[in-house]
Amino acid sequence: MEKIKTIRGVRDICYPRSSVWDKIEKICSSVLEGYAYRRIHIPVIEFTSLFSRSIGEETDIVSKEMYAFKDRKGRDIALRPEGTAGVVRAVIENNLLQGSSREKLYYSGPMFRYERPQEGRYRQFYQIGCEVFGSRQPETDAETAAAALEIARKCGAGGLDLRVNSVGCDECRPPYRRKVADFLAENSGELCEDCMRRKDTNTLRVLDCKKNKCRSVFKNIPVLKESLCSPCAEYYSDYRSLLEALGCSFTEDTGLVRGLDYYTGPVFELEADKGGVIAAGGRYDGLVKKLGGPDIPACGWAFGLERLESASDITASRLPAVYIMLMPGGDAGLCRSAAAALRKSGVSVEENYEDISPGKKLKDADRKGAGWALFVGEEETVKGFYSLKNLMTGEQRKVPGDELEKVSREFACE
RNA sequence: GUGGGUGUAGCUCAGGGGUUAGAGCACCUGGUUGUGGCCCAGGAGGCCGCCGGUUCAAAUCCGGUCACCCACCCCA
Repeated sequence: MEKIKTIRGVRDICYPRSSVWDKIEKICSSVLEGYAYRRIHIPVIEFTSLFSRSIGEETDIVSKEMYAFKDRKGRDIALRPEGTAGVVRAVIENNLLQGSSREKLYYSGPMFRYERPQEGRYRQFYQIGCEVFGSRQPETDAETAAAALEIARKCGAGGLDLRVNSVGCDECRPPYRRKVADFLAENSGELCEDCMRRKDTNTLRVLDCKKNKCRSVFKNIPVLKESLCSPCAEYYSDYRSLLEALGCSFTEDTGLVRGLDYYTGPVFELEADKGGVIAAGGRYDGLVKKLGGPDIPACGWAFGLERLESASDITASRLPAVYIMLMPGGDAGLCRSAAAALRKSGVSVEENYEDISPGKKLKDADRKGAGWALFVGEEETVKGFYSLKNLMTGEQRKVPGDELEKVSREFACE
């Protein structure tokens, strides 16, 4: 029979990676719950229109990267390409903003984009994100960025670079976009191929071009920061001061433009020395209203789990930490009670009652990376002790049955 | 969507028209049925990614296709 394989750009997450992911997710939720974000679980499938309306019809994500299809009744359905749209929909649909002026939510799970896979990029990928609704204060923007930074640090990410910018609001961005378009039209002869295309499809993206040729042309391009309306400029300036006050060092990047249409005001990208851009987000004040809700401001961000993993230095848990093996003439009941006692102390335990040689069991323990082996054979059963062997050093000692829980803290289980 | 690279054992890779396709590591068995790693002896494991073409003969040459990797585009 022919083997069935995974489809392109998706993969199984097996141990030890699965264990690392669990730890990262735990770090994320504990940091976010420290900021009083509450978890929300939203569907993986939604009406396609949710995404086209929020992310933008003309964006790459919607126009060519969505897994979109018709269901059995002919409705247009899509696998979510990102999390924010669904959370906003859920907030509106569940009236989460009634009575309370603010709501802080976080989510995690798989997202889907039909892209060509490469390093740190998959067709099914995982994001962990958060959203704050009902606050239009720079403190909130700064706080969310600070939380992202805290998560990255707690995951051991190195070489962090928080880059910030403001993309302006509906008042100041359209005029600015026209200024840039005019500038590009005047200098079109000197642009690279990509920028020629971008100037029509995604005008502000040209600011992000890395080619030297374009960079030198862009030395005189209008800068968004100088075109911001005064409320936006003031907001952005407060935001930066607050980041400083929170001890978040950052760099300003006037070329930083998000690819999703809904952003307004401050945006950021968090880059690490490994994993590239591991998180990004910003303010999106018009989106709730645009999706049929009240006119409520909001901001948020998302981490790419695969990228956060690359940046992190987290290692997998030892599973098992202790490997209990029944030996000839031993009492299985003693194995079971030892296992129960250790598990009660939070230790990961595997028991092996197979009728095979101790050497094989030990080899299995070794291969699984267990830190300790615990033997129960005839002598242990008769005299009432456990033989405990440190598999890293090879040392072995006798532990009285009632002292097992006492030594359990030695079994590093993290 | 564009460009480049690579597909041979579980893994990393050699071989480049001509008999039974190799190595290292990993795996299995035994030496050692109360002790893993080291050592020794033996063993198993491949339609040489897939389809087609050229040829007396293809893992090897040609075409196509699929997959993976890298970069671009774009994005987390």
